[in-house]
Amino acid sequence: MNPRSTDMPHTGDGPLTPDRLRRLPSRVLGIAAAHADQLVSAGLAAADARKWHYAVLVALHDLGPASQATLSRRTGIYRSDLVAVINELTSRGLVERAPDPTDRRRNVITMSPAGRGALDRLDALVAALQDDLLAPLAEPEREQLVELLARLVDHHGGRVAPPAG
Amino acid sequence: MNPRSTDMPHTGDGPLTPDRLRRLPSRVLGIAAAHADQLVSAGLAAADARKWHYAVLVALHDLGPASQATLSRRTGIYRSDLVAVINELTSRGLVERAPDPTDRRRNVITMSPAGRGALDRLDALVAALQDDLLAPLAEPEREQLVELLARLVDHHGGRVAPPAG
DNA sequence: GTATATTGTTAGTGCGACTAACGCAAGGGC
DNA sequence: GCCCTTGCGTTAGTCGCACTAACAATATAC
Repeated sequence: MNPRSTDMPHTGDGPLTPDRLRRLPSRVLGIAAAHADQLVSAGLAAADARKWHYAVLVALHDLGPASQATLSRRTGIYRSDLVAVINELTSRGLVERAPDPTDRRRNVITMSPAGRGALDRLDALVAALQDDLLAPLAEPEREQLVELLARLVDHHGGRVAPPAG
Repeated sequence: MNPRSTDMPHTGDGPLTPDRLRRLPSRVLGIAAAHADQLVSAGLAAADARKWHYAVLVALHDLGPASQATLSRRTGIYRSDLVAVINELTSRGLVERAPDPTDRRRNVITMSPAGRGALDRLDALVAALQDDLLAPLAEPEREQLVELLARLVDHHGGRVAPPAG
């Protein structure tokens, strides 16, 4: 217990943070996730995209044309927030929104050819970003990391914030 | 590529989410962190505390009386946000804020006896919460997980969002 | 045919990270 | 002594994201 405030010149809290916090699982997890999020968000922003754009395009690719409610469930994006995301995607010409003739409550969202192109590009980008993120880990370690994390989220299954990037 | 919108009755996106997203490192990381954050935030809230309260108390324990700026650097909490945190801690009687006679720009934050008691209780609580969080992992796996995460954050060193819980 | 549930949408809440700007005080050069 | 720079605490405000509430239109169940 240092009795005096330690004011050394300093940036970056690496060695300053005590182990009690530094190795606290929930904290490391949070910090790592923040780094990851920042990294991919910045990368996607440079391509005029956001993580949900990617998530929705992936969902559309797997599902084919789908209603917003379906996309919401699939991606975890709240249907209220999805409205804006679809707006952004349509304004970029990556997706089309049309009323569903068979159920007039619904909109059918369809990926355009441009959307498919964008998805391919984003796929590559995202892969590259994952690589940046995992740079300090060797291949088997990377696999182990995502496997451990996957077990964590499987265990605490219920509905939570699903960052899409 | 299912051409039709799949509307099965469903809650929880486990099996619905395609592997492309499910095993995307940045995404699993984000989701796991969200779960962790929710878990410890809820746990701490039940004890009338927030994660930063804990972070600040730990810092004060390690450092002894310290200025807000020092605490900010140590915990990663922005000094603008720290104001409110210290307010909350003082209103709970866990901490005292007094002007520093040796440097009249500063406040000296001192942990009260009640604060020490609270820290002890929170230490136990947080440990229990970590245990809940890591429930599905065996001991060596837990260590491996935090080690891998620690290497990630060490590598991407720069200043980022440091969730304290 | 009336109740109930679902869909898309708008608006709004709450919170966490982060910036801008302020008044004040300290320290260094000269 | 006086500038200039730097650090401090504080206030206010921005931005993005998770999440709720309510609504009108429509579909489904009874």
